[in-house]
Amino acid sequence: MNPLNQSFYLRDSLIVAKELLGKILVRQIKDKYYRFLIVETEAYRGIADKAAHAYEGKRTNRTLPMFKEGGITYIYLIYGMYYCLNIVTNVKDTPHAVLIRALEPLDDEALQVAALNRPIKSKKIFDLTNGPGKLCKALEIDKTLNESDVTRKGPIWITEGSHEFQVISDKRINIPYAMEYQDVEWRFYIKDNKFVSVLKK
DNA sequence: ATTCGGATTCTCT
DNA sequence: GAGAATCCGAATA
Repeated sequence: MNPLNQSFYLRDSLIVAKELLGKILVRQIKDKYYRFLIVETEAYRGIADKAAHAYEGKRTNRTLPMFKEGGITYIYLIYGMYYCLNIVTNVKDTPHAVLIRALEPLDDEALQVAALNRPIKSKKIFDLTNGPGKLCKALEIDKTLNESDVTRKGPIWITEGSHEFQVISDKRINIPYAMEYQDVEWRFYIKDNKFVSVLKK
């Protein structure tokens, strides 16, 4: 399967966040490919979005990738312990990004790496990748993969997937400081999917 | 089922 | 020096 091309990413993160659901994220580790379904995303919309790192156009070493053209990764460390994977969208100097919040392993191989990288007690396999910090651990994603091109075959890329599902919109998670942006429904997930991190109340 | 605190270090002021 | 787009285990109920 070929990567989605860059035009897919050169749009508002709200659109891309919705359309990334059901797409397949491919992670290459040492000549092996692991496939995961994207089941939960959040849109962060740059300048106007108080929850976004790039709010008011804040340009620092950390946020720099978001100011580039869509189609690359933006990876940051949170709470000193966990990485979060984002896909940069929209055109240059419009710092939009989509946070990948949950993935579903699509085959046994994918399940095996996830379990290996993230040993857990419970037998519930959805605990492996049902959260942004968890999935980075499970897929060996850290800052060395920051600014990876997802429109070409490399460590991470994204291909076409399924369209057989319903989309649920909900509030984004854990952004208490975002004021009036706290309650906008810019989180999207696949209805009835076991790997979604937080369900709508 | 739900709440709580601790972990741990990068990033920016 | 404060605070962070989180996770886990323990405790309560």
